[in-house]
Amino acid sequence: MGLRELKKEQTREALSWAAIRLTVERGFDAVLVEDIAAAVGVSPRTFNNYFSGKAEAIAARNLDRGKRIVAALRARPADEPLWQAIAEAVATGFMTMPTGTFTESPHWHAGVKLMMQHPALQGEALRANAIVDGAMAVVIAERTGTDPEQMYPQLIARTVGAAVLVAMEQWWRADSSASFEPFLREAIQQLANGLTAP
Amino acid sequence: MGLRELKKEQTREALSWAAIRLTVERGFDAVLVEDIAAAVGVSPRTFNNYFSGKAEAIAARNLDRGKRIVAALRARPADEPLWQAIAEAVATGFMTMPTGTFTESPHWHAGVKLMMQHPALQGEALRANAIVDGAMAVVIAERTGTDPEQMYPQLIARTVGAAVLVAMEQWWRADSSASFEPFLREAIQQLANGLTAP
DNA sequence: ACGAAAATATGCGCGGCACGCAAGTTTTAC
DNA sequence: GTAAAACTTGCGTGCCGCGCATATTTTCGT
Repeated sequence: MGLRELKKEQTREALSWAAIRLTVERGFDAVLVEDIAAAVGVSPRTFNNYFSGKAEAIAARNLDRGKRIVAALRARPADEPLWQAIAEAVATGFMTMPTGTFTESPHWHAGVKLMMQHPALQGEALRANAIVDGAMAVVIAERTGTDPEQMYPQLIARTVGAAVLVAMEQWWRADSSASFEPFLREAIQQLANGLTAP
Repeated sequence: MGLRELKKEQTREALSWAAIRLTVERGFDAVLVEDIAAAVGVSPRTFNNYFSGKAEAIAARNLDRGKRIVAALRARPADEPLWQAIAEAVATGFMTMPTGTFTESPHWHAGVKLMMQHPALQGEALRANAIVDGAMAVVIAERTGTDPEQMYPQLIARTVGAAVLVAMEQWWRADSSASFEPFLREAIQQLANGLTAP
């Protein structure tokens, strides 16, 4: 990656994190694009060169996490069982989430959860997930030797996306000090088991 | 339902349909809130009393369809196997979709598909689906005698939502003259079969 | 290492949007 | 029949997203 693209990626990430931090602190509607741009030392117009709006900037973390998951899935050994590979890849994608000093705050989790109540953010986050699912379907198709245009790989990808979502909701509902991974593993395990009644 | 709520529901639906029709005709960005309001004979301010924006108005059809599905699932006999009940309910919800004269146009399907490419609409539609999934989880919990807060009913609901989405995508990809139901049945069947490799 | 070309950052302006608020109008309910 | 509740409307406001033109920075061939 050239120096140029590197800097671009840094700016993008900085803008995204600034948007999240400020939104958690003050609430979505109390954060202006101007504020985010200022926090990164960039003009408001430049913010809009990177993102079409506040919501997209925030959901960019979602997108990046998904890309890490897809990359991790690609990196799993080809002879590993599909569901296991998926579980490991998703876990890896979540665990390699970058952290800042503010993510250590005791109110961080609650703040993020609250932030995500905002309709605009829910839609944007779901859209990011959907984009990731599309990429994941391609990788799964490669892995299983199926046609990426057919139903099977897309069903797997999308149901995995759904399972991750359910796991996150359960995690949020539970004690905030709990670790996420068990929820994730259980959700994917249930998929692997064919969604049989408990 | 009182006369008041009835009229309200009519206005809501009229606004939603007008938004869709105009957007299919001209494209999302070329339709003003003012246009939609005028098409229904209502002030622009009133439009915003019903919907927070154009995207939400359009996605309202999504939401209503979902509500029909949930209601249909509630109406299925309690001793029917779960997956069958779900398949029938979803099929019912789709088949009972109201139609207007403009939905008969030969370009309607292509137009709707094109419309849905717009990022704002994708997010809003996905959000509507997510809301429906939440309601569906409750019904599934009742049906299966499980706790609606637990993972199982939510996983079922969300994976069904995902399957419906995949079915629609496949349908769109295929010949526009094909009927939707077979795609839907196959997607849900694959879920019922436990997502086993083909 | 230098200069042309490509990519990016910024300022400006504009049309539109979402919404709070306060008045006017219609429906409900007793 | 009348008072309250719900809905509609107009107005004002701050913000947004983006097209466009310009300035600045980076890249790349020679």
